Amino acid sequence: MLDKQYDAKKYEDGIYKMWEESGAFKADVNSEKEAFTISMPPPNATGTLHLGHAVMLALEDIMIRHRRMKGYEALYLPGTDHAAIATENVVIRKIKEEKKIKDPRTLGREAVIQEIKDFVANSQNTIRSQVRKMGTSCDWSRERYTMDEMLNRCVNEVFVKMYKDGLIYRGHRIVNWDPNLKTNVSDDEMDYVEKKDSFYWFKYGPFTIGTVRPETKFGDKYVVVHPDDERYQQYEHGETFECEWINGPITATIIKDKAADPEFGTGAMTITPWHSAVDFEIAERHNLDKEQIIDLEGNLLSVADEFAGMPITEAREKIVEKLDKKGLLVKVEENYVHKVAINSRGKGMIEPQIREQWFIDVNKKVVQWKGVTRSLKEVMQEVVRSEEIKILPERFDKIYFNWIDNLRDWCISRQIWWGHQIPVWYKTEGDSTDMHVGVQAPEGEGWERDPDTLDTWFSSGSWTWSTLIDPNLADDYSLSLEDMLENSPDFQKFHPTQVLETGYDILFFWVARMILMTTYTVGTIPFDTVYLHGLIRTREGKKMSKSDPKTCIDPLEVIEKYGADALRMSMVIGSSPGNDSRLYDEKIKGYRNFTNKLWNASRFVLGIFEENGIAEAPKLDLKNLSDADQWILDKLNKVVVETDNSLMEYKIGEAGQLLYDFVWNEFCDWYLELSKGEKQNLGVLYHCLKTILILLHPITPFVTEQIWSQLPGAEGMLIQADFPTPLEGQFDGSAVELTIGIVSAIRSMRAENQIEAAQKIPVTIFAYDHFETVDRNKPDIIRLARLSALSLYGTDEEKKLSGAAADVVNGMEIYIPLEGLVDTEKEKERLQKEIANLTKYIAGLTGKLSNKKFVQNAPEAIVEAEKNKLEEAEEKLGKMEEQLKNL
RNA sequence: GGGCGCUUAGCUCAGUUGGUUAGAGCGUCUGGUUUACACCCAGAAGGUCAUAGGUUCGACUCCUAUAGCGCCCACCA
Repeated sequence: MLDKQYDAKKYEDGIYKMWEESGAFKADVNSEKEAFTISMPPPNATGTLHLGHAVMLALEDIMIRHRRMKGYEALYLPGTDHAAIATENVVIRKIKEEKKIKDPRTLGREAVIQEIKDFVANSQNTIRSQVRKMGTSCDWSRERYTMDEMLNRCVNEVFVKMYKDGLIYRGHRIVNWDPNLKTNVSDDEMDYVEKKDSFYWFKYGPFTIGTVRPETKFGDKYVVVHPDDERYQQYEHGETFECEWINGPITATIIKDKAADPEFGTGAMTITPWHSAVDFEIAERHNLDKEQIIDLEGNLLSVADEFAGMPITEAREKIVEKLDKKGLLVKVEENYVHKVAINSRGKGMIEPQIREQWFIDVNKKVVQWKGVTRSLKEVMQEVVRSEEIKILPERFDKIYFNWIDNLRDWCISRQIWWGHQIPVWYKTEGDSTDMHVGVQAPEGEGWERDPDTLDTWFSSGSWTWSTLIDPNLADDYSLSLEDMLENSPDFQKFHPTQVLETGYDILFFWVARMILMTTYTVGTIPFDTVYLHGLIRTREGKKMSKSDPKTCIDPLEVIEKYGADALRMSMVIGSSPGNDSRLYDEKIKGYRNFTNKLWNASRFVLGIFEENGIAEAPKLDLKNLSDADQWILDKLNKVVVETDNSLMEYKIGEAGQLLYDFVWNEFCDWYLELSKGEKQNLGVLYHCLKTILILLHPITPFVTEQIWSQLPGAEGMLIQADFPTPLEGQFDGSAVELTIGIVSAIRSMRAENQIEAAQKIPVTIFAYDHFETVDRNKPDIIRLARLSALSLYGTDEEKKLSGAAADVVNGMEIYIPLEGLVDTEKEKERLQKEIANLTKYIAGLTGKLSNKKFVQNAPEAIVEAEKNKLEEAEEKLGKMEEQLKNL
């Protein structure tokens, strides 16, 4: 027999093992069934599972299990990401700490990469076991890693293809350089933090210019003003003047450009094109010189003369001091608040630098899409605009388009070691340098590979399809990319994928890049639907940060305490796509209570089967059904349909809520209670429990599977059961609706009246003795159930027997006081309110029916139904007015 | 500066073609050891659906404005 309380810990690991070993997660590429594929967004192979992963895994697993049970060939492909900068950063820091090596890069590329590989292998194992803990039913036999040989091959193939199409180019551009990590980062990887600094005003010839960064000003020889700025009307564009500057006299040139903001300070500024993106653009526009002031380590170069070699942080004060001595310092504003750019990985300050980098041209029109030659940007827009790809929630369409509109060329090279090395080789002989761009290294001596690696999103952008190519083809270079796709059954069967489920925070990083890479390379969309989940926040609505264990909930601890099912439910119910949700202990506990409720209801039902010696599934006889049976089957049919619809539309939370309510408030609270003391219909009980287990299985896979294993006659594992369809036939639940109405009414009566009242009602009421203990201060009216139920229920004699309640008329909801049990004044008040409401309702209905648009457009049956409703309501109103008079 | 949201019970949140009396969980209060479950059962209180206009027979829902909160992007010499 089952324990009195469900102890998730006791069962979950064993169940997972059983599923995995049975092969239930494995998708069959030769299956005739329609494919349904989800590529798991690969967690970074750097650490441990956090709540973001947990919500992702819960949602995806629900979708997959549902489709698998519905008879799709469901593939849920797991994997991990090498997370270039993030991982290298972590390992470099680790080496520093553990081996006390100041600059681990002195160990050399090979050694550092080996360290990273070891670290990654270790993290991957952690991640794998944690993904299992969530109950994730992914196909481990197809697990991939962004650094797999095949994925590396794909990366190279895409790079070469793009290069040949002229989409990849190399150029000198200003990049976001991180002197700490010694790499550049993409625009999207930057964060801005507020900082207080001093703001200095210096004399610059006849101008006064402001800056927070005097240390960059050595090479400034252009002063920019707005062309319409009246203060500087007397100067011509291109005019030069001599002036004294940090290290002596210079010749400065006046530039008129709209980039200068006349509202800001004096309206005049000097520019440092090498170290500022805006200044760089101004310089490009006017063909100005660009000079490097700061090296890649963050130290001043020889242009700084006496300050050369000094770290910028140190130099600032000394430069100001010098300028002050020269009488060029006008004033200093303390505590000037501005924002500075930092690298979101590693939090190092960003120092813009001009560097030679590889870029993807997003505007060049060379991509064939639907018979039109378009740019990458245009294809990205087109697939979403045409709804080939649907984004949930829809409003993210706008955000997506807005981002694309502002998209600039994508800088894909990174100066780090960990990642896919750029497939470009150089050979220098004398003055000339040969360049080879290819999937493989060129033949011959003297070639050196580009040391840079690719942005991590370049490889994960190909995730949906590169993971489906047969890995055995990786070193067969006689095959082109097209050949490989064609010769990979998995790709043929499972691509495009159906859903890409991920957090909205990586819509641009990743989702957009996948669309770009896949449409370009494969010629299809990567997925039909993008489901974006929100952030999980604390109870107070704050972001959970890893560094603060007080605010941060660890999914593994939750699983340990309440079970994976409870965690899954708590992350899915009460949240909708795109919206952040809050998670806290009581919430999870509430859903743990639900798993226990289900457990105990099952225990009760299984106990009944045991008493009746049931070893096989009892037959469901739809001919002899009690009122309660009819009612629950009617409800169950509706729940089956609605759950399925909600899940098909990816309204996961809605499905969860529906099932929660049905199981607890209908199946347990009414059906099981009513069945006590009655002769139970074993067939119906069995059918209900079985259906409930199947319906709930996608959401709470463990507890349902465990109960399933105890269900007599249940074949195989629940994970492989068929999703239910509604039973044929109509079930009339009105009798129980009435019962519920009456019971509720009686329950809310004064205790001493309850038994008397109950006895007057000819309905099966399950336990009279409950009524003795109800609160004594309750309103003393009997609220009878809906008339629609009454009219259908019971014999005439029974209706008569209901004594004071006999005033029940067809088709109306009615409230009747039981003689002597009721407070006349209160009843009057209530009736008046009812009449007011009803009047309003009638007005509404009348309006609706007089609305031409409604009458013309709505299906006839609905219009007819509305007319009937109106008639009923008018009749009822009459009765109530009559009743009020009689009081 | 450009864009996107949110505001519903004490708290956390659901709520789509506009339609009867706006729902749930938690919390609070009342009563209950009822053999499936105290991780439970029965009940109660609690709402001008942010505010003001508009459209409509009818608005939580559609439109406009305002306020507060938040997010994304750009910029900050």
